[in-house]
Amino acid sequence: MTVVTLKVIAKATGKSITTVSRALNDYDDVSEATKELVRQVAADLGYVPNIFAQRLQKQHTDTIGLILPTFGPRFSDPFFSELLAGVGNRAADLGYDLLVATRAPGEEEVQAYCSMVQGRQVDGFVLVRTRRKDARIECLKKADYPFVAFGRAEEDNDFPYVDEDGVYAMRLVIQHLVSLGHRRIACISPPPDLMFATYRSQGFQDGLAEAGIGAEDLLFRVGDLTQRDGYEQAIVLLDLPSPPTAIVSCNDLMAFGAMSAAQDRGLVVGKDISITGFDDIPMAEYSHPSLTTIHQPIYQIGGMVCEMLIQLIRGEALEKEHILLKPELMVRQSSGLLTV
Amino acid sequence: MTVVTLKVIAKATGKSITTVSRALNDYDDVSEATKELVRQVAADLGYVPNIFAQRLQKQHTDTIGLILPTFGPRFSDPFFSELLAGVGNRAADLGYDLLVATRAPGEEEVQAYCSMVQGRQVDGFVLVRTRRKDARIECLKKADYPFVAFGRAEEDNDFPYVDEDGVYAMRLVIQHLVSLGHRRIACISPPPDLMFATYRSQGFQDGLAEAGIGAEDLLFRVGDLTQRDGYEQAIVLLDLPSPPTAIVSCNDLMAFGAMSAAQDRGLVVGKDISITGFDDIPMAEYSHPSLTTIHQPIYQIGGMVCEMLIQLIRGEALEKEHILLKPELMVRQSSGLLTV
DNA sequence: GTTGACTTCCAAAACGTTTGGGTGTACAGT
DNA sequence: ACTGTACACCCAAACGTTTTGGAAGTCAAC
Repeated sequence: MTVVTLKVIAKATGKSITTVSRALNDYDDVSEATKELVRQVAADLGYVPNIFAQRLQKQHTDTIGLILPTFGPRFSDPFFSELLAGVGNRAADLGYDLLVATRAPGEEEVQAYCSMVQGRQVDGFVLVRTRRKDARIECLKKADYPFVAFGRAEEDNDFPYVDEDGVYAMRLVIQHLVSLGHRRIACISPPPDLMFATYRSQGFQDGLAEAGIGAEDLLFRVGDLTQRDGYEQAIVLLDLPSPPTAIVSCNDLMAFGAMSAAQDRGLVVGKDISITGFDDIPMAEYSHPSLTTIHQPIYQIGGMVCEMLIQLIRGEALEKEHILLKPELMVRQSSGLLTV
Repeated sequence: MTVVTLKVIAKATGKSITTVSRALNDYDDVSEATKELVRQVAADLGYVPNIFAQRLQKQHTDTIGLILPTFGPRFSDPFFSELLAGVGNRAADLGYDLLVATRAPGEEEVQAYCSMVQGRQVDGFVLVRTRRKDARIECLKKADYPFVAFGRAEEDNDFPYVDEDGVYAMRLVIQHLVSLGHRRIACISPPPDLMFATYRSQGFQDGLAEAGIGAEDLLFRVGDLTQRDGYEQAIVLLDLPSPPTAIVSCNDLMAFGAMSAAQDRGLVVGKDISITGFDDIPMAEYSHPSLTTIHQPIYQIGGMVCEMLIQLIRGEALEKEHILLKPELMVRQSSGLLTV
C-alpha cells in the first residue's frame, strides 16, 4: 500500500505537481477541465494530503491546545468532560484539531505550555481554571501567543476570557438562603489560589454583609473540589458546637459530598439543613434531593472560548474581548425553609 | 522574535547543519567538544526543533489518537475524564502526544477515524467503548493501523484489548443480591449495540439462572447510560404492578439516577430497595447511600491501553494481547437485606 | 610513501507541500 | 508586424529536519 502524494497524481494525470496542487486548492489559473480531471484521479487514488508537509510549509497547525489539570489519579470531574466536549465539537466544526495534554497543576504543567508554545505545536491555547498568579498566563503573554481563558486573572485582565460573574452568583445564593430564614451559613470554598475561588468567596462575604450577617471564620472551609473532600469538610462543619443550618459549596461535586455527610448524620437535606452547589453539572438535577445550584452553560462556554480563540488565531477582530455571563440560580430541593 | 532553526545554530557555531543535527541527537561521529558547544549555543538561543519538519522527515508522529464519543451536548461522564487522565498521563510519560477528537457516535465518528488514519495524523489509536458491529474496528483493521481497544468485539476478537470480565462481574452482583434475599431483580442495561452491554446482560441472565430465578422481560430495561435516563427507567420499574426489590444498573451514573427515583418515591435505598452500579467512579463512595458497585481501575486501564498501543507502534512484542481483568465487588450501603 | 583505520565533519538529497515567478500559446487591438 | 493580455501551465525554491554517502585529516603500521 504505497502512499498517494501529489507526485503520484501528477504522474497519473500527466500534469505537474504545481498544477495538481493548485487544482486541488481551486486556484483560478487552472482550467476547469484539468481541475475536474485532477479531482477525479485524486479521489480514485484516495489521496489525502500529508498534514505535516502542509504545516511545515504553511507555518500554522490548525490545532488548538488544551491542558487539562488532572488532580490526582482519580481525576474525574464531570465539569471538564462537558467543557471538553464543548471545545472539541466547536473546534471540529471550524476545522481545527484539539491537542489535549493532561498534567497535574504545577511546575510540569507550565513546562508543558512552554514547550508546546515554543515547538509551535498549536496555533493557540484554551486556558482553563485560571489562578491568581498564573505562570501559564505569563508564559503565553510573554511569547505573544494567542489564547483565550475560561476565567479571569488578578487585576491586570488584559487578555480575552469568558467567565461567569461569581460574585453576583454567590450573592444570589445567599439571598436565597436568607430568604428561607438561614442565618448560620457555612461555605466550602476551593483552594484560594484558584481565581474563581476569589470571586465566589467574595460573593459569599458580600451576600452575608448585605443581609447584615457577620462572618465567622469557623464557618469558612477550604476543600479541594472533590466529592470526597466536600464530605470531609462538611463533617467538620456539622461537628461544630454550633453547626450551620446551610452549607454553600463552591462547586457541585463538593456539594454532593456535603449532602452525603449530612445524610450520614441523619439529617434530611432541604429540611434539617440546606445545601447548595455551583456549576449545575447534569447530575445536579438527578441527585437526591436535587441540588439547588448556580447554572453555568459549560458546554456553550467551551464553544465560545474555542470560537474566540480561532478568531484570534485567524487575526479577526473579536466582538467582545471579555465576556462575563450573568449566572442563574436553579432552586431545587436541597435548599428549604429553616425549621427551628 | 525570529525563530531559531538548525541553520541559525550552524551559523553561530561555524559548523554545518548536519553536524549540529547530529550533535543534538548525540551521534557518535561528533566530537565531545563540538557537541558541548552546539548544545550550549542551542540552549542559549532557545532552540526548539520544529516538530512538523521532524515528522515529515521521520514519517511518524509520536502522537496517539483518541476519539471521545460524546453523547449529546450535556456530555459529562466522569468515567471518561478518568480514562482520559490515565491515557494522557501515560502518553506524556512515554513521550507521546494525545490528539483527542470529540464526536458523537455514528457516521461522522467513523469518518473522523478514517481521515485521521489516512492523513497519518497519529501513529495509532485508542478505541473506547467497542460496539457489536464496530465500523471503527473494521476501518482500522483494513488500514492495518495499530490500535488497542478498551473492550472486546463480537466473536472475532483478533485485536489487542483490555477489558474487564463483565459476565463474571454481574454474576457477583446477582450472587450478592440473592444472598441478601432478593428474588425480584431488575436490570437497567446500556444500549445493546455496545459490547459491554452484551457481557453485563449475559452475566445478569447467568446469575439469575444460577440462582434458579426465571427472567422476566418487564424487569429488563434499556437506558442510555445517563443519570437522567437511569431515573426514568427506574420510575418505570417502580411503577410496575409488582415492582423489583433490587435494581442492578450497568453503570454508576444510571444507578445514581435510579437511587434518586427510589428516594423520590419515598423508599430508603439499601433497605426498602437495593440498587447496584458498575464502574466505581469516585462519586460512588461518597453518594448517599454509598453505592454497591463493581470496581474497575479506570485510570490504570487507561494507562495499560496506552502503553500497549505504544509498544505496538514501536514494533515491540506485546506480553499479552488480550487482558481480561477480574473485577471486584464493592459492597456498600445501597444494597441491603430484603425486608419483607 | 602507500595503505588502512579512525575520527570528525559536511554537501546534498529526501520527506510532501505551497507559491512566486516565470513560459508558451492564442488571439485581439493598433 | 508589433504590443497587450488572458489563459493554462510548470520550474524551482522554500519550509526545517534527518540521513546517506562520502571527504579531509590524523595517525600508525607495513
